[in-house]
Amino acid sequence: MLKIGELAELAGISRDALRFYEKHGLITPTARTDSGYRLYSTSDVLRIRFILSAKEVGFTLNEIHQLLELEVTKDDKSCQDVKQFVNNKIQVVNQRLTEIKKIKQSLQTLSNACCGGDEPATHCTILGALSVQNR
Amino acid sequence: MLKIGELAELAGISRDALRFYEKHGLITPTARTDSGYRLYSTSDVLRIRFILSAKEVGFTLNEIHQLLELEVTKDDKSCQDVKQFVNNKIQVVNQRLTEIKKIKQSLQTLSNACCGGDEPATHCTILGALSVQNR
DNA sequence: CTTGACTCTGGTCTATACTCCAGACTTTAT
DNA sequence: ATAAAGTCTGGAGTATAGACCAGAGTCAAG
Repeated sequence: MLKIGELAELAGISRDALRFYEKHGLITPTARTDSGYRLYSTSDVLRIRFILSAKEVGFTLNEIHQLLELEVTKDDKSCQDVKQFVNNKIQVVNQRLTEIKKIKQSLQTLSNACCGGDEPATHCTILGALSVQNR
Repeated sequence: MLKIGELAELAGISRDALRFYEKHGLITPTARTDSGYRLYSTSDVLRIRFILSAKEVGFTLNEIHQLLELEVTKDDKSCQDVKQFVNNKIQVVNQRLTEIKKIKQSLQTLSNACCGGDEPATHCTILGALSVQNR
Protein backbone atom coordinates (compact mmCIF):
# COMPACT_ATOMS: atom_id res chain seq x y z
CA MET A 1 0.00 0.00 0.00
CA LEU A 2 1.17 3.45 -0.89
CA LYS A 3 0.92 6.63 1.10
CA ILE A 4 -0.36 9.71 -0.63
CA GLY A 5 3.07 11.13 -1.33
CA GLU A 6 4.23 7.89 -2.89
CA LEU A 7 1.23 7.60 -5.17
CA ALA A 8 1.54 11.26 -6.07
CA GLU A 9 5.12 10.76 -7.15
CA LEU A 10 4.27 7.58 -9.04
CA ALA A 11 1.47 9.27 -10.91
CA GLY A 12 3.29 12.51 -11.41
CA ILE A 13 0.70 14.68 -9.75
CA SER A 14 0.45 16.51 -6.45
CA ARG A 15 -0.93 15.24 -3.18
CA ASP A 16 -3.41 18.05 -3.28
CA ALA A 17 -4.66 16.83 -6.63
CA LEU A 18 -5.23 13.37 -5.17
CA ARG A 19 -7.16 14.80 -2.25
CA PHE A 20 -9.07 16.95 -4.69
CA TYR A 21 -10.06 13.94 -6.77
CA GLU A 22 -11.15 12.18 -3.61
CA LYS A 23 -13.28 15.11 -2.53
CA HIS A 24 -15.02 14.92 -5.89
CA GLY A 25 -15.65 11.22 -5.71
CA LEU A 26 -13.21 10.03 -8.36
CA ILE A 27 -11.11 7.92 -6.06
CA THR A 28 -11.15 6.75 -2.47
CA PRO A 29 -8.08 5.29 -0.83
CA THR A 30 -8.52 1.58 -0.21
CA ALA A 31 -7.70 2.05 3.46
CA ARG A 32 -6.52 4.42 6.13
CA THR A 33 -3.97 3.87 8.84
CA ASP A 34 -5.06 4.17 12.45
CA SER A 35 -3.76 7.68 12.42
CA GLY A 36 -5.80 8.55 9.36
CA TYR A 37 -3.15 8.39 6.66
CA ARG A 38 -4.54 7.42 3.25
CA LEU A 39 -3.40 4.06 1.88
CA TYR A 40 -3.67 3.29 -1.82
CA SER A 41 -3.62 -0.14 -3.44
CA THR A 42 -2.55 -1.16 -6.93
CA SER A 43 -6.12 -0.89 -8.18
CA ASP A 44 -6.09 2.71 -6.99
CA VAL A 45 -3.01 3.19 -9.12
CA LEU A 46 -4.89 1.90 -12.17
CA ARG A 47 -7.76 4.16 -11.39
CA ILE A 48 -5.54 7.20 -11.18
CA ARG A 49 -3.90 6.26 -14.46
CA PHE A 50 -7.30 6.11 -16.10
CA ILE A 51 -8.27 9.46 -14.65
CA LEU A 52 -5.12 11.07 -15.97
CA SER A 53 -5.45 9.49 -19.41
CA ALA A 54 -9.03 10.56 -19.75
CA LYS A 55 -8.16 14.03 -18.56
CA GLU A 56 -5.37 14.35 -21.06
CA VAL A 57 -7.67 13.65 -23.96
CA GLY A 58 -10.13 16.26 -22.88
CA PHE A 59 -12.68 14.71 -20.58
CA THR A 60 -13.65 16.83 -17.60
CA LEU A 61 -13.45 15.40 -14.11
CA ASN A 62 -17.20 15.28 -14.14
CA GLU A 63 -17.32 13.15 -17.25
CA ILE A 64 -14.58 10.93 -15.91
CA HIS A 65 -16.61 10.49 -12.77
CA GLN A 66 -19.54 9.32 -14.88
CA LEU A 67 -17.34 6.92 -16.81
CA LEU A 68 -15.97 5.44 -13.63
CA GLU A 69 -19.44 5.01 -12.21
CA LEU A 70 -20.50 2.93 -15.19
CA GLU A 71 -21.12 -0.61 -14.26
CA VAL A 72 -23.07 -2.73 -16.66
CA THR A 73 -24.46 -6.00 -15.52
CA LYS A 74 -26.15 -8.46 -17.79
CA ASP A 75 -29.90 -8.08 -17.64
CA ASP A 76 -29.64 -4.79 -15.84
CA LYS A 77 -32.74 -2.90 -16.81
CA SER A 78 -30.73 0.28 -17.33
CA CYS A 79 -28.35 -1.53 -19.59
CA GLN A 80 -29.53 0.18 -22.73
CA ASP A 81 -29.17 3.58 -21.11
CA VAL A 82 -25.60 2.84 -20.20
CA LYS A 83 -24.90 1.56 -23.68
CA GLN A 84 -26.37 4.75 -25.07
CA PHE A 85 -24.18 6.86 -22.84
CA VAL A 86 -21.07 4.94 -23.75
CA ASN A 87 -21.86 5.09 -27.44
CA ASN A 88 -22.23 8.83 -27.19
CA LYS A 89 -18.82 9.02 -25.59
CA ILE A 90 -17.41 6.91 -28.39
CA GLN A 91 -18.75 9.41 -30.88
CA VAL A 92 -17.08 12.22 -29.00
CA VAL A 93 -13.86 10.31 -28.90
CA ASN A 94 -14.02 9.62 -32.63
CA GLN A 95 -14.55 13.28 -33.33
CA ARG A 96 -11.55 14.11 -31.20
CA LEU A 97 -9.52 11.49 -32.96
CA THR A 98 -10.26 13.09 -36.30
CA GLU A 99 -9.38 16.55 -35.08
CA ILE A 100 -6.18 15.48 -33.47
CA LYS A 101 -5.05 13.65 -36.59
CA LYS A 102 -5.67 16.75 -38.65
CA ILE A 103 -3.64 18.84 -36.27
CA LYS A 104 -0.87 16.29 -36.21
CA GLN A 105 -0.70 16.35 -40.01
CA SER A 106 -0.50 20.13 -39.94
CA LEU A 107 2.29 20.10 -37.42
CA GLN A 108 4.12 17.52 -39.45
CA THR A 109 3.77 19.57 -42.62
CA LEU A 110 4.94 22.62 -40.76
CA SER A 111 7.92 20.77 -39.37
CA ASN A 112 8.93 19.35 -42.74
CA ALA A 113 8.67 22.62 -44.58
CA CYS A 114 10.68 25.77 -44.44
CA CYS A 115 13.93 24.61 -42.86
CA GLY A 116 15.59 24.09 -46.18
CA GLY A 117 12.62 21.96 -47.10
CA ASP A 118 11.28 22.19 -50.60
CA GLU A 119 7.68 22.99 -49.78
CA PRO A 120 6.37 26.40 -50.74
CA ALA A 121 6.45 29.17 -48.20
CA THR A 122 2.71 29.17 -47.88
CA HIS A 123 3.08 26.13 -45.62
CA CYS A 124 5.13 28.09 -43.19
CA THR A 125 2.40 28.79 -40.69
CA ILE A 126 0.10 26.43 -38.92
CA LEU A 127 -2.86 27.74 -40.86
CA GLY A 128 -1.00 27.39 -44.12
CA ALA A 129 -0.11 23.82 -43.28
CA LEU A 130 -3.64 23.09 -42.15
CA SER A 131 -5.22 24.45 -45.29
CA VAL A 132 -2.96 22.21 -47.33
CA GLN A 133 -4.44 19.24 -45.50
CA ASN A 134 -7.93 20.40 -46.17
CA ARG A 135 -7.50 20.48 -49.92
CA MET B 1 -17.27 40.19 -44.32
CA LEU B 2 -19.09 38.91 -41.30
CA LYS B 3 -20.21 40.74 -38.24
CA ILE B 4 -19.48 39.20 -34.88
CA GLY B 5 -22.89 37.66 -34.47
CA GLU B 6 -22.70 36.02 -37.87
CA LEU B 7 -19.29 34.53 -37.25
CA ALA B 8 -20.39 33.42 -33.81
CA GLU B 9 -23.32 31.55 -35.26
CA LEU B 10 -21.22 30.07 -38.05
CA ALA B 11 -18.63 28.82 -35.60
CA GLY B 12 -21.11 27.74 -32.98
CA ILE B 13 -19.66 29.86 -30.22
CA SER B 14 -20.71 33.04 -28.45
CA ARG B 15 -19.84 36.61 -29.32
CA ASP B 16 -18.28 36.91 -25.91
CA ALA B 17 -15.99 34.02 -26.72
CA LEU B 18 -14.87 35.76 -29.90
CA ARG B 19 -14.15 38.98 -28.04
CA PHE B 20 -12.38 36.93 -25.39
CA TYR B 21 -10.13 35.31 -27.99
CA GLU B 22 -9.40 38.72 -29.40
CA LYS B 23 -8.49 40.11 -26.02
CA HIS B 24 -6.01 37.28 -25.65
CA GLY B 25 -4.44 37.78 -29.05
CA LEU B 26 -5.75 34.69 -30.82
CA ILE B 27 -7.66 36.53 -33.47
CA THR B 28 -8.15 40.09 -34.67
CA PRO B 29 -11.00 41.04 -36.96
CA THR B 30 -9.71 41.89 -40.41
CA ALA B 31 -11.46 45.25 -40.26
CA ARG B 32 -13.83 47.48 -38.36
CA THR B 33 -16.69 49.55 -39.66
CA ASP B 34 -16.56 53.30 -39.12
CA SER B 35 -18.77 52.81 -36.13
CA GLY B 36 -16.42 50.24 -34.66
CA TYR B 37 -18.21 47.02 -35.54
CA ARG B 38 -15.86 44.06 -35.99
CA LEU B 39 -15.66 42.63 -39.49
CA TYR B 40 -14.32 39.13 -40.09
CA SER B 41 -13.03 37.72 -43.36
CA THR B 42 -12.92 34.12 -44.56
CA SER B 43 -9.38 33.73 -43.28
CA ASP B 44 -10.69 34.70 -39.88
CA VAL B 45 -13.18 31.89 -40.21
CA LEU B 46 -10.36 29.42 -40.87
CA ARG B 47 -8.50 30.76 -37.91
CA ILE B 48 -11.46 30.29 -35.63
CA ARG B 49 -11.94 26.77 -36.90
CA PHE B 50 -8.36 25.98 -36.07
CA ILE B 51 -8.71 27.46 -32.62
CA LEU B 52 -11.77 25.36 -31.92
CA SER B 53 -10.21 22.17 -33.26
CA ALA B 54 -7.10 22.65 -31.22
CA LYS B 55 -9.15 23.45 -28.17
CA GLU B 56 -11.21 20.33 -28.58
CA VAL B 57 -8.19 18.09 -28.53
CA GLY B 58 -6.89 19.61 -25.35
CA PHE B 59 -4.64 22.52 -26.20
CA THR B 60 -5.05 25.54 -23.97
CA LEU B 61 -5.67 28.93 -25.49
CA ASN B 62 -2.15 29.80 -24.54
CA GLU B 63 -0.69 26.90 -26.49
CA ILE B 64 -2.95 27.66 -29.42
CA HIS B 65 -1.67 31.20 -29.34
CA GLN B 66 1.87 29.90 -29.60
CA LEU B 67 0.94 27.61 -32.48
CA LEU B 68 -0.68 30.46 -34.35
CA GLU B 69 2.32 32.68 -33.81
CA LEU B 70 4.59 30.14 -35.48
CA GLU B 71 5.90 31.35 -38.73
CA VAL B 72 8.83 29.57 -40.21
CA THR B 73 10.75 31.18 -43.01
CA LYS B 74 13.54 29.53 -44.87
CA ASP B 75 16.91 30.52 -43.48
CA ASP B 76 15.35 32.10 -40.42
CA LYS B 77 17.98 31.81 -37.75
CA SER B 78 15.35 30.73 -35.26
CA CYS B 79 14.16 28.04 -37.62
CA GLN B 80 15.57 25.20 -35.59
CA ASP B 81 13.92 26.54 -32.45
CA VAL B 82 10.58 26.60 -34.14
CA LYS B 83 11.11 23.12 -35.48
CA GLN B 84 11.99 21.98 -31.99
CA PHE B 85 8.84 23.51 -30.59
CA VAL B 86 6.67 21.95 -33.27
CA ASN B 87 8.27 18.57 -32.83
CA ASN B 88 7.57 18.74 -29.13
CA LYS B 89 3.95 19.45 -29.90
CA ILE B 90 3.88 16.48 -32.26
CA GLN B 91 5.10 14.30 -29.42
CA VAL B 92 2.34 15.61 -27.20
CA VAL B 93 -0.20 14.98 -29.93
CA ASN B 94 1.08 11.45 -30.47
CA GLN B 95 0.81 10.75 -26.77
CA ARG B 96 -2.74 12.03 -26.82
CA LEU B 97 -3.50 9.93 -29.85
CA THR B 98 -2.36 6.82 -28.01
CA GLU B 99 -4.36 7.65 -24.91
CA ILE B 100 -7.49 8.40 -26.84
CA LYS B 101 -7.27 5.18 -28.81
CA LYS B 102 -6.92 3.21 -25.59
CA ILE B 103 -9.94 4.90 -24.14
CA LYS B 104 -11.91 4.34 -27.30
CA GLN B 105 -11.08 0.64 -27.19
CA SER B 106 -12.19 0.47 -23.59
CA LEU B 107 -15.46 2.17 -24.35
CA GLN B 108 -15.99 -0.17 -27.27
CA THR B 109 -15.31 -3.21 -25.12
CA LEU B 110 -17.63 -1.87 -22.49
CA SER B 111 -20.33 -1.25 -25.05
CA ASN B 112 -20.03 -4.68 -26.59
CA ALA B 113 -20.09 -6.54 -23.31
CA CYS B 114 -22.79 -7.05 -20.78
CA CYS B 115 -25.94 -6.40 -22.75
CA GLY B 116 -26.45 -10.00 -23.61
CA GLY B 117 -22.93 -9.94 -24.91
CA ASP B 118 -20.76 -12.96 -24.29
CA GLU B 119 -17.82 -11.24 -22.65
CA PRO B 120 -17.17 -11.99 -19.01
CA ALA B 121 -18.61 -9.69 -16.40
CA THR B 122 -15.19 -8.40 -15.44
CA HIS B 123 -15.38 -6.20 -18.52
CA CYS B 124 -18.43 -4.47 -17.20
CA THR B 125 -16.72 -1.39 -15.88
CA ILE B 126 -14.49 1.03 -17.65
CA LEU B 127 -11.52 -0.08 -15.60
CA GLY B 128 -12.29 -3.71 -16.33
CA ALA B 129 -12.50 -2.98 -20.02
CA LEU B 130 -9.33 -0.92 -19.88
CA SER B 131 -7.34 -3.58 -18.10
CA VAL B 132 -8.36 -6.06 -20.78
CA GLN B 133 -6.75 -3.76 -23.34
CA ASN B 134 -3.60 -3.50 -21.33
CA ARG B 135 -3.00 -7.21 -21.28
C1' DC C 1 -38.32 58.05 -37.84
C1' DT C 2 -38.89 55.10 -34.41
C1' DT C 3 -38.53 50.43 -32.67
C1' DG C 4 -36.15 46.26 -32.17
C1' DA C 5 -32.08 43.75 -33.00
C1' DC C 6 -27.28 44.15 -32.98
C1' DT C 7 -22.84 45.93 -31.41
C1' DC C 8 -19.55 48.52 -28.47
C1' DT C 9 -16.56 48.83 -23.98
C1' DG C 10 -15.81 47.79 -19.38
C1' DG C 11 -16.77 45.36 -15.56
C1' DT C 12 -18.32 41.70 -12.47
C1' DC C 13 -19.43 36.80 -11.88
C1' DT C 14 -19.02 31.67 -12.47
C1' DA C 15 -17.25 26.82 -13.01
C1' DT C 16 -13.39 23.94 -13.27
C1' DA C 17 -9.28 22.23 -11.51
C1' DC C 18 -6.37 22.77 -8.89
C1' DT C 19 -2.45 25.22 -5.47
C1' DC C 20 -1.08 27.02 -1.30
C1' DC C 21 -1.28 27.92 3.40
C1' DA C 22 -2.10 27.12 8.69
C1' DG C 23 -2.05 24.58 12.66
C1' DA C 24 -1.98 20.05 14.47
C1' DC C 25 -0.63 15.27 14.46
C1' DT C 26 2.44 11.17 12.89
C1' DT C 27 6.36 8.82 11.23
C1' DT C 28 11.23 8.23 10.24
C1' DA C 29 16.03 8.96 10.82
C1' DT C 30 19.90 9.92 13.61
C1' DA D 1 14.60 11.90 22.24
C1' DT D 2 14.26 15.20 19.00
C1' DA D 3 14.29 17.13 14.51
C1' DA D 4 12.88 16.71 9.84
C1' DA D 5 9.72 15.07 6.76
C1' DG D 6 5.21 13.56 5.79
C1' DT D 7 0.21 13.71 6.57
C1' DC D 8 -4.32 15.47 8.28
C1' DT D 9 -8.46 18.92 7.73
C1' DG D 10 -10.23 23.19 6.42
C1' DG D 11 -10.12 27.21 4.03
C1' DA D 12 -8.38 30.83 1.02
C1' DG D 13 -6.21 31.97 -3.37
C1' DT D 14 -5.18 31.35 -8.53
C1' DA D 15 -5.51 30.42 -13.63
C1' DT D 16 -8.33 29.35 -17.38
C1' DA D 17 -12.21 30.10 -20.23
C1' DG D 18 -15.56 32.13 -20.74
C1' DA D 19 -20.90 34.07 -19.32
C1' DC D 20 -23.50 37.85 -18.10
C1' DC D 21 -24.79 42.67 -17.49
C1' DA D 22 -25.08 47.81 -17.95
C1' DG D 23 -25.30 51.82 -20.48
C1' DA D 24 -24.53 53.77 -24.86
C1' DG D 25 -24.29 53.84 -29.68
C1' DT D 26 -25.69 51.71 -34.52
C1' DC D 27 -28.36 49.56 -38.13
C1' DA D 28 -32.39 47.77 -40.73
C1' DA D 29 -37.41 47.41 -41.44
C1' DG D 30 -41.86 48.97 -41.49
